[in-house]
Amino acid sequence: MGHRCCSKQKVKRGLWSPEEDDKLIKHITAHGHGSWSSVPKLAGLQRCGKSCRLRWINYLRPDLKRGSFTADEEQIIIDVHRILGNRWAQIAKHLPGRTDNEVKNFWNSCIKKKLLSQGLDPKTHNLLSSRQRASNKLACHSSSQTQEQSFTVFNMSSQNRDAPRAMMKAPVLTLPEPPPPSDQIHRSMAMQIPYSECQSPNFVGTGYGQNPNESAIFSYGLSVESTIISSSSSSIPLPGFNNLLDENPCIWEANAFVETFEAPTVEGLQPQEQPQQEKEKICEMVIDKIDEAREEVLEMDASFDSCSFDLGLLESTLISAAMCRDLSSMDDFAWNF
DNA sequence: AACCGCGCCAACCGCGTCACG
DNA sequence: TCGTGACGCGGTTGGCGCGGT
Repeated sequence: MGHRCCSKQKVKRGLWSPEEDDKLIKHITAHGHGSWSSVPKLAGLQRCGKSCRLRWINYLRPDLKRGSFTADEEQIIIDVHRILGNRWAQIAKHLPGRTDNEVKNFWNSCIKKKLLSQGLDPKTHNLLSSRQRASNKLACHSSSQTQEQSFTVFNMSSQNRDAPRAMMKAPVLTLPEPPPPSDQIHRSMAMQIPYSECQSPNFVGTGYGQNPNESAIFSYGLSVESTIISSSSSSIPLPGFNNLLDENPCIWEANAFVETFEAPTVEGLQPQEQPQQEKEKICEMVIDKIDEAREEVLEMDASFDSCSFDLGLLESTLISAAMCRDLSSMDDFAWNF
């Protein structure tokens, strides 16, 4: 059975030959694809339009980046997936030159296993229960040597990587409401979004402005305070923190205070014309601030002996905060205030 | 050398959405 | 408003290559 779109035609299926690729490239280069359903006929191919489209998008497009994914790309996929779930096309938009199919395949063949091997649920990015982890342990045993710590919620010393029984207190992301652009009245009310809610598939972003057309221009700055509170009531990061994890249920608490900084404006554009620039600006600024925070935390981290604050968690939380302004790609998020 | 199992990835399938008549 | 075709997306399949036995 062929595609509905080309069920009347006799179409070839399966892998594309170099000759077919050549025909398709020549046709699209010369004429553009126009209507995909007419491409096979015009290009002299015995394929359906859908197949041509797929071949072009996933393989022949000149702007495709070939080769394996970089560590940065991998991290982006994980971060965005944590927010969006299996919305591969949306995720791929954050990776220039990568296709949704490529991202999907990479996730299924690589990242998924990596997360499982680290005791994380690839669907929710939450820690798996001990039973789930036990069952995964067998499945992931062979790949355990490729474990990396960079994606775990905690970065622990090796002997305590299994510390999830430590109790976690959800970090709170505090987002002060940005100043409205119209009246410039500053309201100091802050939003608090428990991280666990951000992770939830049902998470409804709570933030400033619920109208997608609203022209608010703002971004977030960042300062980080992290506190480690053990059950032995010490509030000072102890050198033997990982031992505490072994011997005492430990509460981990981090507050990422996100403060406003001066709202950037894009010269010469009316608010309605700005959303794309706005989004890019926000992302750039968030990334800058994350870098700054990273440096600060790394300095703090150096004095923590074997314990470290997970920046991936922080980054993803903040990126999600920034992305929540991306109302086109985050169409499942409603802004209720 | 032959066979087998497994992982990767290109391609397919089916469904939802949108535009248009 | 409804029907139809085109497109886009996510899930799934199947072929190929590779390593192990």
